[in-house]
Amino acid sequence: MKTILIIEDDTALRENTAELLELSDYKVFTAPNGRIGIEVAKKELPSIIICDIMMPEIDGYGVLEAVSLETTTSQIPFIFLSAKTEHKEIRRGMDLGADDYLTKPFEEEELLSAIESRLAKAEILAKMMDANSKQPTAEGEIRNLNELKNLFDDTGQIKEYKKGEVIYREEAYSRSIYLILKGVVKSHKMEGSGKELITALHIPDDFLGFTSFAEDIPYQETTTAVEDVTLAGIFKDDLKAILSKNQNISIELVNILSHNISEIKDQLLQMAYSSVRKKTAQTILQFTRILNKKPDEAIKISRSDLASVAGIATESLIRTLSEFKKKGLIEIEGRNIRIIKLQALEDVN
Amino acid sequence: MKTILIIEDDTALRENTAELLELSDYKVFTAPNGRIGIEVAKKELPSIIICDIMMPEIDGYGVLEAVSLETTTSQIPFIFLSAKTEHKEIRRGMDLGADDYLTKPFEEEELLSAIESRLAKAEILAKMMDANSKQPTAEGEIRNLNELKNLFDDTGQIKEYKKGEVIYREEAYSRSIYLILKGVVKSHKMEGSGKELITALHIPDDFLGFTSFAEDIPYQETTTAVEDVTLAGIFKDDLKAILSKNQNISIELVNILSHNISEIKDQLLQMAYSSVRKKTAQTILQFTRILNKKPDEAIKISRSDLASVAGIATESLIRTLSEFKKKGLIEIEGRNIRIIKLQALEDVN
DNA sequence: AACATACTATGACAATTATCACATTAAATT
DNA sequence: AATTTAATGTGATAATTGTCATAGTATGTT
Repeated sequence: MKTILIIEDDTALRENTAELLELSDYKVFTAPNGRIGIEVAKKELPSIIICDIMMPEIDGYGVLEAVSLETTTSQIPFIFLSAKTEHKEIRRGMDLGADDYLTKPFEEEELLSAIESRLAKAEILAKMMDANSKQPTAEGEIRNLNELKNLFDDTGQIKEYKKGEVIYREEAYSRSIYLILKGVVKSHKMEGSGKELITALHIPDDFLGFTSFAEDIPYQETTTAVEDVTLAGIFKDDLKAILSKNQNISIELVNILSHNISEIKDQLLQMAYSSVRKKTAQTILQFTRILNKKPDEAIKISRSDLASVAGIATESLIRTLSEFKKKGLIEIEGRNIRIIKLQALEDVN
Repeated sequence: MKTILIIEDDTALRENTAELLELSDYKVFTAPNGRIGIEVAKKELPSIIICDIMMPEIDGYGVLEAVSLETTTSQIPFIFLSAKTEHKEIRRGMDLGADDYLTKPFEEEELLSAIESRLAKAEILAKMMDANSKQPTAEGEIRNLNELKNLFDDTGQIKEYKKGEVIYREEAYSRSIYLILKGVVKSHKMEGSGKELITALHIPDDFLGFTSFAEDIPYQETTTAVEDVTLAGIFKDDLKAILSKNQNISIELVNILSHNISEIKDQLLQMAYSSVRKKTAQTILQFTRILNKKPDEAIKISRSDLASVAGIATESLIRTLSEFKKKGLIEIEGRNIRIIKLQALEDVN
């Protein structure tokens, strides 16, 4: 039987979670603080550890570090629990070797699926004896994308934009690359007749401005804050200097960019031959995927922005939304849209 | 007065070109072979050198090298003349420091515009005293994209595909990155109802397969030979090893990819809100730009491929072509299309 | 050279979608 | 809370574009 260790100082949350997991046929150990947690981990060698970050004495990071240093416990999957949604915190945890991250409050399903997927992965890993992934990071060097992002956080110039403000404009000379710390941003292009097409949506932890990474080339599109936004900006030249010192990041960047390309191509394909109904359905799904963690959360975005991603007239979009609502595929609450029948929406043709 | 040195072993071509340039008010020196060419260059210090590659005794590369080594002549713009269209040859010349490349037979206009643009550039360069650009390349190391491409040529696995053959298919596991040596290739995606959209056209000297550079990710689109094609393939892992040894290439790759992204986004914008007439016009122009060196050459591509780039029905495209033909914007010769009124085509709305 | 095959061209029609105009509702501002 | 402002929703209509059918034309193959 799989065993789980929960380290959490909030007694109610700890007991509730334990009970929940026992009902799912796991054997559960609990610990009210980091020190005890480390002891239990070493003694019981659980299949997985779930650990709060904010705790007195030894915090979650401390626990993870302690556990990672012991060869007996270093291979145990580690899931962080935190009230914070700050990406920097998440990245720090990931860098230390955490395998997943749950934000409080979490759903039962979320927790279970996180546990299952981590256990499955751990089994594969155990077979492959891949031991070199949990080493703590050396100082002063940038080894991976997470560290690059932290560099943006630490040394980048912080800029704030109000909802609706333009971050950069097409044709403007581009000097910086940004990392989004907070808020959602849209990249859009204007057509001759004044119609706008949204070519990309960016969320926290995304980079911004790579579409004109080459020197001396102006931005190819306008970027606007969809909600209040905080960015960290780094000059291109500085970034290039960093890239030339570390090849791994370059390769990861190439990956990000090539991934972007295939996403845009998907949008292209859809735009070419789909009906308004399909475009509408796909766009709702796309927004849900990008903007929300959970598919049953409501999307908060204007109809005209939606239409502008789908590449159709706003009225056509609204009409189709009404139709979907009548058929029970979606629910409209004020200006927000909530998906009811996910599968049906995916099947719209 | 600007002086020009022509080094060419074909007497007729040499005399004709000399006459032509004299009529354009240049003072012209000629040399029938490389050895004499080098002598004249050192003695007369022409404003620009035009030099054939294939010559007895000392060939064009030898002349370029000799001229580059002398400080007095190293700053003179150098244009290669060659019957070959082989990209590898062109890259070799460029690497040695040639400034331009003309393929025989060339048009008067081509020659003159090449000379003018190089002279203009040389003047700017002279002012900036940028002297470190013509150094010959060290052995064994890959310094730039051209050298990377040569590596594909030299060590890559050569593959040949007949017109219409599929090079790789969507969903297929991707192991290689290709460089196109010969022929034209289209990348396309299939929609549910069987309609295809061409998302990219690739010509010789383009890379292929970067859309799935990340490991373990299958190709996101199908790629087919539009005409008979020769490719050089390198395994991704090998390429990664190369990249990790040389950062400059990675940065250049990032540039290529980010450039691709903005091109695709342009296509996206056009697809979203343009009329069939505008899509048709823009697609013809796009094909001309990509496939032809000269804008007045005829495009040789099927109507259905054209329609598939524009994202419209083949019949709609054909109808619009007929309309353009009636208005005298284009000419249709058999299955080929030739642009007559470039500006008018660009202005179609 | 004859034939088959695939591509191109055009007509008639149906379906889809944008546009304009205006009513309604929600959000923002005073 | 009242008022302004902006966004959403709906109807009527016209324009655009895709589909199907069919004839004509080029290309390659035997």
